[in-house]
Amino acid sequence: MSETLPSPSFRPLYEQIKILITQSLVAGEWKPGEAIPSEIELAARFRVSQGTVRKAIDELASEHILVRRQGKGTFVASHSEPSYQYRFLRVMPDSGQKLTPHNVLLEVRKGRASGEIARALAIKAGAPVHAIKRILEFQDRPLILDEIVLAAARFPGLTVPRLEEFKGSMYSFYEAAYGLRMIRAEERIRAVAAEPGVAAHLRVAAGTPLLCVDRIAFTYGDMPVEWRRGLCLTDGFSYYNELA
Amino acid sequence: MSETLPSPSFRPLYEQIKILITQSLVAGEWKPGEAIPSEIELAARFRVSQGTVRKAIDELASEHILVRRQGKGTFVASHSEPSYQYRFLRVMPDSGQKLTPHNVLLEVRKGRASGEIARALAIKAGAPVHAIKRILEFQDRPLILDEIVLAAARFPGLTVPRLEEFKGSMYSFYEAAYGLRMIRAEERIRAVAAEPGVAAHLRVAAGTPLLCVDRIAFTYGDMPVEWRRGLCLTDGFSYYNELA
DNA sequence: GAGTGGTCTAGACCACCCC
DNA sequence: GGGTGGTCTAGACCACTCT
Repeated sequence: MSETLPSPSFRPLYEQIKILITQSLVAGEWKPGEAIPSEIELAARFRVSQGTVRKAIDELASEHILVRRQGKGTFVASHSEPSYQYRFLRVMPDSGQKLTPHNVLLEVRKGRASGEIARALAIKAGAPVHAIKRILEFQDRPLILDEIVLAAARFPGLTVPRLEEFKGSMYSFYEAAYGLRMIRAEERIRAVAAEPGVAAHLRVAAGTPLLCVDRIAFTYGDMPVEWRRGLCLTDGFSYYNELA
Repeated sequence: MSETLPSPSFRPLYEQIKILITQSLVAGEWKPGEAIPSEIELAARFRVSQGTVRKAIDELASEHILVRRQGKGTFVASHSEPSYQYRFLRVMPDSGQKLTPHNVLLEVRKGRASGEIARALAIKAGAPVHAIKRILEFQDRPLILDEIVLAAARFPGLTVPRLEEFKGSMYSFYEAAYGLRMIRAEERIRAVAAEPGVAAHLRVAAGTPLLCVDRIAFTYGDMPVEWRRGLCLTDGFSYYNELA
């Protein structure tokens, strides 16, 4: 009897508006940091009431895709803005004080995607990738050794100098240099013992327990863009998380 | 000139409604799992429009304090409901399959709050506490060794048999036995090496890297209720987190 | 069918920002 | 003062659940 799924077959208007706005974002009609048209303008454009546009924008704002600023307008969220700069960095000092990490680039090399990474990035195994190694320092102390893998097809012409001349977080670099906005990420955390090479970079004894944080970061439409593995010392620092 | 702060001095109606609803929840007017009055009833009671009540409930629902069910009503969220049972447990198999943890109680003993724990629980250092030790097992494998500390004043008459006879998560126990609903929690994660006693409980070699997850869990009004330290094996399991 | 939450509209007015 | 987002209202209609 159930020839078709009991599918929704009903789409609220505001969800359709969300999709239309997202499409304009993907198409680059409004760039990170810029204002989008006012609610009234969008309502006229989409032939709906302001309240419906409002609900669509509300949700996009709660997903950190847009940012509302009363009296000024609604803006495209950007990793270049100070408050969003290290939005995905959950490692922080136990003291609670603010941190300003310092980026030390170790290497950028071309390689081919392993099975695991290909799956994570939704590309073919063996596809060309960029593999980046870097260290994040806090107060001149190395704290995190990161390995970052990107599909070469999405990042043409990525070279050490281009990365090195760039000040700011990786994600503001992706945004500025390739127009790729990271929307959300998934992390899986395990505890591991530092291998000798890693230990040397972090200036600790081999075998020191480290957090191993695997991350996949996504752009619009849940498209994976970046695979990352961070090996992280937790001496005076910890991974902070809010459960709600 | 600025004798007073440029304080808000403006409270949206829906925030005041939120506070009123929360007060009714604290007072126990509606119990976990029960339905609260319909939006129309609440609107009449508070002398506001349904839309205003709606916005208040929307926010409480997004904070997982209430749960809306179309066609049925709005309910007080409860840790006893299956979907909320292990709401705060972020450790899961790498395979992604669902898990049914098994609780093994090791001990419940009376003690006094250390400085750190007193700070976390907002009680006086040296105040009486209950200290619980337990192991969480998955598929007959010990995975997490938990130490849980509760202010004795909030949990009168807590004994091993009472805990042992209870089926379900800790938080559904707090809810059922003491009317304490946990709303949110903060965690700090570090990597540590298993000490011999811990290693024995988890059936691994001493020195094995473990996640050390410190948690403070809060009830209404950001009142801390529980301090917890989990030592967690990450062999085939990991701590999963979504960054948005 | 009656009752609930969910969507959509239209309009009024408020708070905030900038000129 | 004029524009923007933020609040509040009142009412219509839709989708879902239960009886």
